[in-house]
Amino acid sequence: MPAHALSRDHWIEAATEVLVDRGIDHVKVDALALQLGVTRGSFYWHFKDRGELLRSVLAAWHKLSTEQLTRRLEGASDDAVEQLESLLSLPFRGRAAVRAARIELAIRAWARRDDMARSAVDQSDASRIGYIAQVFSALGFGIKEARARAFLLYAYVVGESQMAGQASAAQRVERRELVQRVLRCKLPAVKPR
Amino acid sequence: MPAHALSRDHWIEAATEVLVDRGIDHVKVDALALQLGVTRGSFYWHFKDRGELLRSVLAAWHKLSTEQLTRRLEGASDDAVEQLESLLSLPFRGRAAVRAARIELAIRAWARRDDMARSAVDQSDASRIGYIAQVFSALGFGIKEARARAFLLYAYVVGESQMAGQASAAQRVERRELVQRVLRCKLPAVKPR
DNA sequence: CATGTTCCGTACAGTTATGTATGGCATGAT
DNA sequence: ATCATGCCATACATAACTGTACGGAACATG
Repeated sequence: MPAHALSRDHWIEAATEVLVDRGIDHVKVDALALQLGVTRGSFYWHFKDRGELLRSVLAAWHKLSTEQLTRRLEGASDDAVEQLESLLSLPFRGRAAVRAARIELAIRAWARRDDMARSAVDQSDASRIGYIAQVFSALGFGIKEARARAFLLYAYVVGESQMAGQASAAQRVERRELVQRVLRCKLPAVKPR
Repeated sequence: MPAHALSRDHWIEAATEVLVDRGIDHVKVDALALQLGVTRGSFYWHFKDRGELLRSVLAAWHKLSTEQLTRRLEGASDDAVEQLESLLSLPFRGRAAVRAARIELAIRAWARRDDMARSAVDQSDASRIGYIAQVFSALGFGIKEARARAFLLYAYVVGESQMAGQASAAQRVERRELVQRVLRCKLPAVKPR
């Protein structure tokens, strides 16, 4: 066993990198081997073919994604308001979160044409929206309204990372404050007729 | 001039089709020619190279996109509430709107790695959010709050087309109703301390 | 030290894409 | 009629990428 042997994970990591920067169609065995300083011979020892690599990339992300949600569920504060604040500040946290968001956008783009990626993203979306809906429930909203508000919040968070070009950092902070207040705002009773 | 001559627009349209279904990297001269029933000889008469086709695709979308906004501005109702309803029902209107949304998502995915596409999308986003903000202004919100609510609404609309897998048609209608009420809901005054 | 296993390099074959050069067939102008 | 031009086909040349076959160095184990 050579000391500096490459593992499957090295390939998966490099593939994810390229996926983020240039899209799934640019994840090519050739270029990855060059980048990793080996030849394609290594690749075809670790993987059956290119498809297996792509599946592995997806599986790795999906695993990470669900793990993060699990940690959030376990480490959640008792205060629903705090949970909400934590959710909203998600696109503003450090480098790791930004990177995670970039990976996610890349996979979301991939999901437009790959059924495997599609179902993985759908599942993640559903799980997260479900969790967010629980938070709104804890804030006193009915189940349907909680789910609608959860979707709205989730769309906001995704949009914030997708439309990074819109508004400056300061404006985005301001925006977050207002969004938070809007999302928590109780609706007036439906006017009778 | 042969009667059934192909125009540039035929190529652009076909390219857009492939862009939507399979992503920009699958827009290839080869396949388009096959689909159009001609050979690549035709293509290289109409276009300098593949890059020119891609630029044309983007230009065509950008033109259409700004035209649509212009028409919306001109044909806008006097009633801001109606304008809001019209905006929110955007992802629910007929086939044409759905197709437009699909094109937009494809270009948005493309924009992640192409600066030209990126700036086109950014510009469209900014224009639309600006318009939506005006509507919220007309509803009595301050400028900053109007812009934040506009972003939220826009993110919702984009999210609704991006996460089509979430919820059924009926649930989505219900969701829209609630989102509309939430977005119109006036905030309580900030509590003093 | 002999042997098997792990991991990777090299060489080959096949596919798919781009771009260019060039020729040909209609159609419209004169 | 002929002649130019618009539009397209055909035929290269080249590059990038995939997958396979096979060979070999490094290391562990007996």
